[in-house]
Amino acid sequence: MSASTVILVLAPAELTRAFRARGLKVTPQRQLLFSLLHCNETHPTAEALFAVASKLMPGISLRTVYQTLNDLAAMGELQVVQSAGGSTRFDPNVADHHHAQCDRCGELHDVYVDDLDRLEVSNLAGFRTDRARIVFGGLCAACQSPKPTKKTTKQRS
Amino acid sequence: MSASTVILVLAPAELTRAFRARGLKVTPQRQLLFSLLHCNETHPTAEALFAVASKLMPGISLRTVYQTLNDLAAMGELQVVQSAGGSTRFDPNVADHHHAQCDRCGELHDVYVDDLDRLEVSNLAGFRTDRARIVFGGLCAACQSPKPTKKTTKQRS
DNA sequence: TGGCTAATCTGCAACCGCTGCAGATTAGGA
DNA sequence: TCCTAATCTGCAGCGGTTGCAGATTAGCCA
Ligand SMILES: [Mn+2]
Ligand SMILES: [Mn+2]
Ligand SMILES: [Zn+2]
Ligand SMILES: [Zn+2]
Repeated sequence: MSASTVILVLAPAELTRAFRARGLKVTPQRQLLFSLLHCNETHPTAEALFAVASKLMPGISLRTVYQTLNDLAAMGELQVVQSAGGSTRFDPNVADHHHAQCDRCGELHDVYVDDLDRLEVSNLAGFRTDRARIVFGGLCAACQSPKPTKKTTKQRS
Repeated sequence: MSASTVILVLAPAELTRAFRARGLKVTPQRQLLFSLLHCNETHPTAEALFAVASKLMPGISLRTVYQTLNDLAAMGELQVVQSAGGSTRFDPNVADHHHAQCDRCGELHDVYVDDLDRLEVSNLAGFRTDRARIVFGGLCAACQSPKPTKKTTKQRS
């Protein structure tokens, strides 16, 4: 894969900067992944990103996708979300937010909760919490209609 | 393993009933697992249960442990909890509750939240939620002291 | 109280998501 | 342009979990 393969891709500046700041190199593979993650709200798995990346850059390795995702997560530029029963999902939205997962299609939607600290939590007995993650379950808008039109991800249960 | 191996074990009546009600058999292996799960608040993994079960009933198979746990989960007598980065954990507490996971020792603690429905959630746009699961992160009471005395489970990160 | 048979158990191989490794390649500073 | 540490790829390996098949058995029935 020559560099010319990806000259059309704009590597989001922030991730590029973050890598360079740590002495990490910015390769065409990484630039491609940066661009695929930019504004990506699908909470993709490594495999899903690999599938898209492979079309744009044939020969890119799944190993490299995992490597880059792990690097990004380690430097806090990516959130890691374990979805029930499936593989790890990656979330370029690093804002403090939560998720709603559809029981039928499995998709994750971003959800924002303001008053988390007002929750009345009991039985914490000495446990000191510094954060919380909520996953709501239910049906997404699309899957509430009797004939769902698309199943973009694996359904649960 | 003869039946006499486990005559000392009281199989919790409810699980026994649940199995029989569905035409499933109640074997010594299952009775042992029922008893190991009874009042068990450790959120054990299948391997952990297998380790204990093996001491009491040498020869019991890990496959059988998984089978029984999956059966119990399918009939709603067991909750399945994915803990970050590790193996699935099983929770005989089927009440509506949440968890706090220690960053250091990885232990899961039961937590109860009363006013979940008072949460102000935004961006749900058509998503119909019918439940929520919260995982709090932080340090358990034991791990807040400088020299933690025990590490019962794998620590995170 | 046997006998029957579907359900179960065990052991093993396979599978899945992910990571370690090593040799070939390359980004990026001098 | 050169050099070298960082990276990439391909593959083997690993931990957790499940599929499979032959041996075993719980529980129903005569
Ligand atoms: Mn998100
Ligand atoms: Mn619990
Ligand atoms: Zn849906
Ligand atoms: Zn702890």
